[in-house]
Amino acid sequence: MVKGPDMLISEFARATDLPVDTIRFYIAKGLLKPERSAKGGANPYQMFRQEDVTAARMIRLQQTLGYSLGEILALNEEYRAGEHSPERTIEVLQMQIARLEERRAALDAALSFLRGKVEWIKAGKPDGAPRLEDYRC
Amino acid sequence: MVKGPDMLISEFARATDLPVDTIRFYIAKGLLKPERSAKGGANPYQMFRQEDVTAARMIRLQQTLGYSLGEILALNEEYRAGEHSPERTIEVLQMQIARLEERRAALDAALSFLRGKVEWIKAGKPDGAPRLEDYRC
DNA sequence: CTTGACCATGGAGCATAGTCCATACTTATA
DNA sequence: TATAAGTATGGACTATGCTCCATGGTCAAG
Repeated sequence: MVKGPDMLISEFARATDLPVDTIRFYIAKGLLKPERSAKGGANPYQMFRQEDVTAARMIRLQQTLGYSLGEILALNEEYRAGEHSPERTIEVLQMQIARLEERRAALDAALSFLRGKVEWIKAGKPDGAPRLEDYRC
Repeated sequence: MVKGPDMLISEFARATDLPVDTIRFYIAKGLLKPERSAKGGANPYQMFRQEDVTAARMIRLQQTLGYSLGEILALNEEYRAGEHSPERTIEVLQMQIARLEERRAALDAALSFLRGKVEWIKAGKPDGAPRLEDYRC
């Protein structure tokens, strides 16, 4: 494990393209756990590593996929809990994969519906418009 | 256009599997525009048609795909505005399709990443763990 | 004509996900 | 050593998307 140079919160904000306030919000929620630097006196500065950047990217990704921060936190903690058991890790990953596949199926259905509608209009709106009910999503 | 029998809000709630309060909230937002029945006196009852059921399903679908109610409203109004211009209608549909395809690409990237990680673990975690940064999402 | 189920309206309250201060301390630079 | 820039903390505030409730009117059955 190569340790990249730690960074302060403003640099981390640039690295992740997230507002500082949002980062602090995620820390308060337990989604990010930066180390504390020796600097900063009574309120030590938080130091972020490269893996925190990855974690932040993962959070944003999971968010776009419809997970709430609470769910993301739960998933991440479950992941950490079984970090030293490959079987458990794979199990958690498989669950996430299954959920994403469901979402993908719904998305595909929606795309089929919209494409069907475009075709139907291009065909001059013949009888039998594509019906959303016919697409499993 | 076959007109199905209209229904009152509680029946509409059953048909869409949405709480009555949520339906009223959507109406207040302008996402649903039921007709008014002759019944109800000073506060006439709202009558829902089959197309409202479809609209409600569409709203929920768009929501799972990451649209806010405001965006959904804008899209729907744009759609209605160009309802009598097939070209405009197709344009709006293509925009929605493009956006969904982007989302699909991100989802696929995430799936690849997770699958790659499972494989990597099954292979006994050799050097070079899959890195999220390598997946464009 | 009463009673229970249903409807409308308006407003309060809540969870999520931030966003924005005010205050105060620390550090680097001049 | 003054000063600007960066940091921490706590709390207020906002937007979105509901959810709940009080009040009061309406309707259909008995």
